[in-house]
Amino acid sequence: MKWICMSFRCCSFAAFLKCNIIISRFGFHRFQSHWYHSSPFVDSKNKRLVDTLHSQAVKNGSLLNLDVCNHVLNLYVKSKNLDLAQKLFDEIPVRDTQAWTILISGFAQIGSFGMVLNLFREMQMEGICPNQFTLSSVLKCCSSVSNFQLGKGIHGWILRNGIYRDVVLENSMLDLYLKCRVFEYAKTLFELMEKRDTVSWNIMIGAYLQAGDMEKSLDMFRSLPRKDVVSWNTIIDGLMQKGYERNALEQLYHMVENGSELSKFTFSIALVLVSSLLLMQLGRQLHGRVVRLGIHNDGFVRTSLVEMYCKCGRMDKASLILREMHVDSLRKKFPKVSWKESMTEIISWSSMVSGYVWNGKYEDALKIFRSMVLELVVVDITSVTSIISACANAGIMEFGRQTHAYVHKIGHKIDLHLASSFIDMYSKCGCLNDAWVIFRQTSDPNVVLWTSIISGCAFHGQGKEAIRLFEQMRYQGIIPNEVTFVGVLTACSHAGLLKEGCKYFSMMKEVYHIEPGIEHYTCMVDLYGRAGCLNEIKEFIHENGISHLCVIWKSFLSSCRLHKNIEMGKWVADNILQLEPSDAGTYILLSNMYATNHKWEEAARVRSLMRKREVKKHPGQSWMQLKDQVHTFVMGDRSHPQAMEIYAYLDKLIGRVKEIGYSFDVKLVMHDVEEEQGQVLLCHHSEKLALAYAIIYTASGTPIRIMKNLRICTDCHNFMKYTSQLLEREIIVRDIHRFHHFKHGCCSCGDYW
DNA sequence: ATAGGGTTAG
Repeated sequence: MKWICMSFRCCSFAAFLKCNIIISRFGFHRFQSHWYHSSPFVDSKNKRLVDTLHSQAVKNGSLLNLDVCNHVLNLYVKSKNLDLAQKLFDEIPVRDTQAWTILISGFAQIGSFGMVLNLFREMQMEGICPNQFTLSSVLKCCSSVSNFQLGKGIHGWILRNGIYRDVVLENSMLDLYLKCRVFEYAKTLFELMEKRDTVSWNIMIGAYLQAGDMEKSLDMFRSLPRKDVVSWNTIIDGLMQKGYERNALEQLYHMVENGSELSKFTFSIALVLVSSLLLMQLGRQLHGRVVRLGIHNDGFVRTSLVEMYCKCGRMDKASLILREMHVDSLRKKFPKVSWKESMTEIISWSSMVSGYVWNGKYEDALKIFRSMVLELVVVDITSVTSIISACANAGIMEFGRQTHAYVHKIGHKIDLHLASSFIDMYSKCGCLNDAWVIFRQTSDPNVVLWTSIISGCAFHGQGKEAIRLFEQMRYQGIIPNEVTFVGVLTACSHAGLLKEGCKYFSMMKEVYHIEPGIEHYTCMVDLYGRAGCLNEIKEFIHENGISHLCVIWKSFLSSCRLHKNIEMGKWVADNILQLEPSDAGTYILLSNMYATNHKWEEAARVRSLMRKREVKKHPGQSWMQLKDQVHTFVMGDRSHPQAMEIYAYLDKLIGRVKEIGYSFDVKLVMHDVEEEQGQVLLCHHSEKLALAYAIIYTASGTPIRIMKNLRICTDCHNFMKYTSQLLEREIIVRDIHRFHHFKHGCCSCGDYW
């Protein structure tokens, strides 16, 4: 074999000196695989050899031969030496379609899309006619940069010339139109296509799902005579994305029954599905299959496995998988782990951090976070972004700040990516001011940067400011995306701006052609709910066909509670419990709603139903960071080393705030405890404990930041308001939905949350 | 085989 390779080298070398006749005579096909996999030219390390060939060719004048030129050009492109290719290309006296195409494809492959578009323009100006190879490279670029105009132009050109009607090219066009959000174009093209293959169908099935036309999409899917893995994956994932988790599961079972092949895509999708439905048994079966198929090394699959075990509360299993992964990448340390691998690893670490947070184990989250930073095989700047987002979600600002300092220390510029994640981190950790500093320091903001500051303002209840920013952004010609609209709508709902919210919701659909997703709908329901338009919510749910979404109903239910509409509340709760019979929050909300309105028997019935169905309550926890320690508090828990002190101080504090007008909101406690006991339960809510601890151990006058995994209760909210007034301290509480800034006895949420 | 290519995932 070695000999063959050697002789091949000589022959091809000769071939380039004496034009390319010898290659074809030598029986090129015999060495096909070598040509691609071990040919010295394809390997970029052999740049020198290619160079030699080039200079030899220049010396003996064979570069005058266009064929040889194209060959050498192709070698440069294959070995990714685009600068050399460009240089040679400029030297070629007469350039044909092939030469242009080779260069264009080279730039397309390394992702220099701007370059491709420029070359294509030049090519047209020189009057050179593109062929299907050229068009396909250019279309790929158009689709990556969403260049609708050019794509449409090419499409028209193809139709006029009518010669390149090839299914692959038309599929690219479909994709392009969908990426540019012109669904109608795609639909028309699909109908006009002479030949459609499975890929075409898959694209359209995915598109209909994304557009929210579930029926049409399912019809198309069912009518497909030959479904491949991608068809199944598309339908399962799409259903899941739109919140039809049960239907997605059903399709997954169909897929297995049909004996379809399962790919790594299937597993990573299926595992996400399993984690949201908390079906650990099925998850373990999938895990087994993954191992048997030997695809457990795939980054995506592993991350989904880690996440699945985290969500199901099996942190031990999750950490085991993470460990295995880490050993693997250490083994791969030489040669250096690739960027993609290191990203994959960090994403898994981050999901582990959020897994601990999700399970209320904040100390462990911090521990794993620390080892993540210490043990990371590769710390490149892109991985820092993931670390920051882990800080943001876990609400551990000190680490985020340290990471910020680290970036400064290594002298890296804060680019748009970093800036956006810092803004997100600071605002999610309760420091909107720091987020603003970063925003102001960043020049040339893009849509992501704008979105992060807009969402930051939204979380903190600064609705008007968020809207002002949004309009300013639009004024500067930046096109908002779906995430931006989530921010804007959240801002409207948290600030009670009903009219504005409706305006932006229709603007999103009509002006920017963005199909609303679950988050957008939830914001709208919140918005109506806050304004007390309960009947409008009913209509809204009906009009938009979103009655299968649990989150929507839950938001509806809290509005019913707030506006004390028990009738509607009961109806809504029934709807939720049909969808999710074991949702603890619903039972608690419903029973509290009865209790608030003195319907003790009804409340008791709900509680006992909850016990009968063995619904487990997610325990309320609060945490705060002091230096580099996270302190966690659970209601009534006395395991903290300073517990005695904390409880004693809390009792004293309660006495003092009572003097300035605070009183217990006993209505929210379970009715079956005596009033005195109820007071005891309330005053030991986790956020109160955290507050007491914070006051004892932090300097007076500094703001206090507390994180909570559930929604803050009315009584604690009240308590925080009075305490902020009494001690003249700013108290910032992040609950599951938003921030509450308590200052001088008021809260930024305006008592609606 | 001197030029290219489409759909699905965190």
